[in-house]
Amino acid sequence: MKIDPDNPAGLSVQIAEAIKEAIITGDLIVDERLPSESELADQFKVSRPTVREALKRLAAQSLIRTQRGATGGAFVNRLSFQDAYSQQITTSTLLLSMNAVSFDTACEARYALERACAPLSAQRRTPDQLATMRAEVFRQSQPGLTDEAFCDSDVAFHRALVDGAHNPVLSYQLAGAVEAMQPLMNMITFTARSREAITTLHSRIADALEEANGDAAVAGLKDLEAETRKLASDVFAARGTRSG
Amino acid sequence: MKIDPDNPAGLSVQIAEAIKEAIITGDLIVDERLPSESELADQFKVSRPTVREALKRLAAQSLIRTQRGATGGAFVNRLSFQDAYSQQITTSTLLLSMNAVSFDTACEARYALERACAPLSAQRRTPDQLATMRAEVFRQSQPGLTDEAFCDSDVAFHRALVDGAHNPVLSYQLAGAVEAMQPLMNMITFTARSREAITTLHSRIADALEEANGDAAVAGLKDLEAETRKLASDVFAARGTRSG
DNA sequence: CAGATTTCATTTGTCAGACATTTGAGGCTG
DNA sequence: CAGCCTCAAATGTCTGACAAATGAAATCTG
Repeated sequence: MKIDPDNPAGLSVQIAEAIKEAIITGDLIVDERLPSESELADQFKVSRPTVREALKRLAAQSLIRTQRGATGGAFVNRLSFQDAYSQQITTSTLLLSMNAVSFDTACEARYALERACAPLSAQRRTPDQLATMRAEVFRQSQPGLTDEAFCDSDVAFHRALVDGAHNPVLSYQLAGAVEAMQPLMNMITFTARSREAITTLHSRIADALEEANGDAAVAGLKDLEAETRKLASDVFAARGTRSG
Repeated sequence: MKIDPDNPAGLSVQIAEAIKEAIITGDLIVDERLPSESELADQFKVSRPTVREALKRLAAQSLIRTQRGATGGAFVNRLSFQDAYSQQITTSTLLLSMNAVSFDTACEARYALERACAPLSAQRRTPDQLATMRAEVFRQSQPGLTDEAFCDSDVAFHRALVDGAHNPVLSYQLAGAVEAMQPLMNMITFTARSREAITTLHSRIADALEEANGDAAVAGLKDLEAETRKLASDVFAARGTRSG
C-alpha cells in the first residue's frame, strides 16, 4: 500500500483505493477488522481526518461498516444483495434522468431483460409468486386507482415475475432496470382503456407462467412492450415537442 | 433540509442523504455548484470536517465532483455511463465473491441476459463490431494463449455482442454481469479441446449475427451456456469437494 | 465463590482553528 | 492590446481536543 503525496488525485482517494483493492483481492476478508483510524493514519503517514475521509468513501459504497466503542472500528462488510439493490437503483435512476435516455431505449432494455427471465420464471415460479401477480392484476383492474398506485402495482407485478426465476443475480441486475423506469412511467397518465389493455396483458402473462409456458410468457411480454411504447409515443406526441 | 443531532446514523450521513435527495428530486441540477464547504457548515450548523465527510460520500458515488481554486467547489456531476459501468462492475464482483454465488447461478444469469441482447444485436450490429468478434475468435484459436488471455478475449467477444444491440442501458446492465463473471471463469483451466469447442460456438454466433439471424444467435448462446456449465462442473468435480 | 455493578480504556464522531495548494480573475506593465 | 503578476477564494490537509458509545476488566455484594 504505497501512497504518493504528490498524486493530484488526493491522499484520501489513494487510501480509499488501496483499501478497496485489498478487499477485492481478498487481502482483507469479510468481517475482518481494519486497524483503527489512528493506526491507519500512522501507517499511511497522514492525519486522522484524511483517513476518515477515505473510510467514508468506502462506507458510502457499503464496502465497510463502522462501529463505535471499545471493540469498535471499521469492518469489511459483506455486501448483501439488499445493499447492492439499492445502490443499483440509485445509479440507474440517476443515469436515466441525467443522460436524457429516451423512453424507447429504456423500455426496450427493460423488456429485453424481462424476457430473459420469463422462461426460467415459467419453470420455477412458486404458487406464492403467482398469487402475487394475480393480486396485482386484480388491484390494477380496480377503478379509482391513482396513476402512481397503478405504477407501483406494475412494478410489483414485474418484480414477482423476475423473482420467479429464482436467480438472485438476475433479480439484482433487473432491479435497477425495472425500478429506474418508474419515474419515466410516472410521466404517463394512463387512460382507462390503456390500463385495461395493460392489465389484460398482465393477466395473459400470469396465465402463461401458471401453465409453465415460457414461449407464451415471452410473447406476452413482447406485446406488452409494444403496447407500452405505443402508449408512450401517443402521450409524448400529444404533449407536443417536449418529448426529450 | 433538516438535520437531527441526536440521530444515531450520524450527522455526515444525514447531510449526505439530504444532498443526495436534492439531486434525485432535481432541486439541484447537473453542473450546479453547491455552496462552499464553509457555507454548508453554517447552513447545517455543523463543522467543516463533518460537511467534508458528507461530500466525500457523495463523491464516492460519483454524484458530485470537486474542483479546487478560486472558482472551485462541489458540482453536481452528470453521471456518465462510464462511471456507472465501473461502479456496477465493482458492486457485482464483490457481490459474487462475497456471497458464495454458485458458478451455475452466475452463468445462468449471464447467458440469460446475453440472449436478451442477441436478437437486437442481430439486427443492429455494425460491421465494426462483427469484425471485433471475428478478430477475437481468431485470437482464441491461437495456440499458446494463456488462460487469462483467453478469458480476456472471451469478455471482449461478448462485450462486442452486447454493444451490438446499440442500447446503452442494456450495455450498462450487462457490463456488470459479464465482467463480474471473469474471476469465476479464471478459476477454470481450459483444455485445448474445450477451447476449441468454445471458439467454434463463438464462430457460429458471429455467423448468426452476420446473417441477422437472431434465433440462431440465441440457439448458439444456449449451446455455449450448456458447454460452459458442463466444462465448469467437470473442473469442479475433478477438484473434489471444494466447489463452493 | 458467583453474579451484579462500576469504572475505565479504546475507538469513533465531532469540533475549532490553522496552513498549504490550486486556480481563476482582475489589475498592472510594456 | 497582450502578457505577467498579484490576490482572493476554495478545497486539501494537519494538529489538537473533547464527546459519546461500548465492551472488558475491576470491584463490590450476597
